[in-house]
Amino acid sequence: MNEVFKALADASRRSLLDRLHARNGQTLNELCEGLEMTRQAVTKHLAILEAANLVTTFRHGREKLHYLNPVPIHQIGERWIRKFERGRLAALGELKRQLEKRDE
Amino acid sequence: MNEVFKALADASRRSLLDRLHARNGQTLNELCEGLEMTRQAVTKHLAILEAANLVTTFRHGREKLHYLNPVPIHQIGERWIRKFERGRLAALGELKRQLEKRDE
DNA sequence: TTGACAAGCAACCATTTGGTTGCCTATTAT
DNA sequence: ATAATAGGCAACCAAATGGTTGCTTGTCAA
Repeated sequence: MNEVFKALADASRRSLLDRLHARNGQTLNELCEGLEMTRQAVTKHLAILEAANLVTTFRHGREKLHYLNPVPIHQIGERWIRKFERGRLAALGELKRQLEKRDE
Repeated sequence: MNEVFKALADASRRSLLDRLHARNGQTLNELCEGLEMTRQAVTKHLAILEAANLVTTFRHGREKLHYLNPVPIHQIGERWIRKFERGRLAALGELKRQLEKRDE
């Protein structure tokens, strides 16, 4: 779980996930297109995404195809975000109450 | 949004959010209890959480009370995770298909 | 078969990050 | 008044991060 959070912390990596979400199964060079970064930098980001299991790759000849794995993102939603949804309104209420107390 | 992701990337910070979720409105020293970290380290983490708007503080005399702000976490769920939920089953299907193709 | 293309490896670099220590300020309680 | 308590500030440090350049390997097409 920590690896996933760490992987998602970088905007370049999130945009790579966006690209795969828009079109799945891209090669490294395709994913590099239009980015202000060397291919090697992208390789490193993809390696981090792969280590976090957010991306899975398959070799096809000399090409490497990258596929989005939606499971970890889904888990963050289910296991982590949901927890904070419980008690969300209560927390908002406390916040509001404190703000009003301050302004008296 | 980027600040929020960055803030959530660290396990210590996530555990501080957990603590506030368990009991809202704690002081700095209360939040330090039981942690293997100096008070100053915790201060820095809380500053990052506050900058990301995940925590809001109120001074009460010489104490500083920390309150969870559930809004940014909720937004991550709504704006970011939900996007990947759309097309999630399709992505899982493609992944499975590729895995099977490989094993032929 | 040989050149072009896709990707990998490794060393290096600057900056950011997560932490420390030491000292200072502000508020409260005795 | 003064000691104790809650927190703030700043300098410093090692390690991690995000990026680069240069070179190598593997695969396909002419």
